Amino acid sequence: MSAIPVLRPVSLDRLRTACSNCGLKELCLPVGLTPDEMARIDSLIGTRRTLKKGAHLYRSGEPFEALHAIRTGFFKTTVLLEDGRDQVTGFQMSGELLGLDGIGSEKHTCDAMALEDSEVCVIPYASLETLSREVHTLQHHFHKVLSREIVRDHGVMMLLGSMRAEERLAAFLVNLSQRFTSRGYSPSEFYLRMTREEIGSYLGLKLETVSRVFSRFQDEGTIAVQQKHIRIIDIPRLKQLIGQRPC
Amino acid sequence: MSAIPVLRPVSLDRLRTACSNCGLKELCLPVGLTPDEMARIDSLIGTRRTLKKGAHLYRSGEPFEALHAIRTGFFKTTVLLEDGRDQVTGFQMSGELLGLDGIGSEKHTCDAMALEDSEVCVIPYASLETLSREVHTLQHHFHKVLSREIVRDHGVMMLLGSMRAEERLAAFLVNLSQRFTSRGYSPSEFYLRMTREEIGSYLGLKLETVSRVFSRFQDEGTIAVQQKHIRIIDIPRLKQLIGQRPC
DNA sequence: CGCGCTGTTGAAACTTGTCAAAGTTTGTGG
DNA sequence: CCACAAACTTTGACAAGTTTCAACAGCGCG
Repeated sequence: MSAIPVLRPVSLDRLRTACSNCGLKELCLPVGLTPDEMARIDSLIGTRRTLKKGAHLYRSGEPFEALHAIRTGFFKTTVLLEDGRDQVTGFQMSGELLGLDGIGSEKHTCDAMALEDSEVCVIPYASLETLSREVHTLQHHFHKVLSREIVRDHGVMMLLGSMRAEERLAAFLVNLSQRFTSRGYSPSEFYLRMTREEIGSYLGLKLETVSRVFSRFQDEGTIAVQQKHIRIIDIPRLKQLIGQRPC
Repeated sequence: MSAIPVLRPVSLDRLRTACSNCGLKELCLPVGLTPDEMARIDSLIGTRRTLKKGAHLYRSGEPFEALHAIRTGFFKTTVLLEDGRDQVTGFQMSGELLGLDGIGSEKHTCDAMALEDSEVCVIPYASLETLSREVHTLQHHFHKVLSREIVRDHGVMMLLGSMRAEERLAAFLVNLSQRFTSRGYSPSEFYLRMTREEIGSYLGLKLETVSRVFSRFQDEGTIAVQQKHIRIIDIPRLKQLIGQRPC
């Protein structure tokens, strides 16, 4: 027997991958798991995948086999209409789950593209169903994630259906701010990973309109924009614009 | 012992309620269940509830305890913004499930109102989670229902974000037509249960615009409208408008 | 049987889109 | 490391689509 401990690549990889070690687990998993349950969830993660900026995680029509939890990076999802028009349906960041739309038809129904170099955990869907029959809190949590995605989409429908351009942009910025905040970043200063065109596509606006509204916000002193760098100067003002109490 | 069989109201009720007897089971439940599984699913349905036209099934903010499967009737769901604006997020008909949005927060996040006299099956959510751990096909089916709701919402986002008024109305009519068809009704002739204002709210348009587009479709000979009675004369034309092959 | 809700239609106003041009940043290959 | 091309952004002028406001018609419920 060798006296030198052998660090096998596999176990090292396993260690780094483990959910139990992951800084995102509060975002991604149910809280209050027993160590045993945690260990079983660790075993869920098949592999990790890294993607370069601009690479597709999956494309519409591909067979759906796994969900993807974002470890680091930033994604957009887009749906494509038959006539060539497409639309961004969401921007996803660390701790969020990609691919929920594929469960229903067992095919992906949208494209997911990395907007910066990213890393995801691959969660084989069959394993998730099996394990969630055994770990009740996982089952419950998974249902909540699905349900919240529906609620999120209703929010976007509200935005697209009844808000004007300024309100849409305000809602967009407030939403980003809150999501960065809950990840420990500044609520008021961040880089947009997406282009004006992608923002517009998500918000049902043309890129020129997005640009103009940003400029108007800047003229009013609500935000400071410099290309993709955004500093929100007056968050209460943005919240007021979308009909929220400005607290 | 009496020689006259006693028909107890409860068992009669049970019989009529049973999923195994329900004409909608192909819409509502997974196919290929064993008789035993079917019996267990029958036991899921707590009660039925009847609602008069205009009555609320639930309202935003109420605690979420059960899903509701529509047996007969027609519903709308609406979300309310803080500033008083509201928007219709969907119209639901027989065989469809109401309340999925409440799972995430354990509160309802929208209002559900009957647009005609209706009847729903109450599915206590806790029981559904329990049973779906045991009946795999139920679990799988439930996940698919959730996922399809997400996909449906993406379709609406697409519609709201990138279609013009005519296209939205065309998509709306084609969608209704398809759903009536799959329930055995005419693909080309039906009564709208909702007002122009509710259609507009759903499609992100004002009621006047809805009315005008209907009139234009009528002038072109694409449909015949008389108040809430719609007859689609040229379905291919509607499909063509929304960029689908007109087959 | 009439009042109110719903639907239709017109004209004007407004918001957003379209087209165009120029400025800026980013990325790549020499 | 620089230069150049490609991609992205900004801004203006004008056009188009939708909303707003208003008036009126029709249907249906009480």
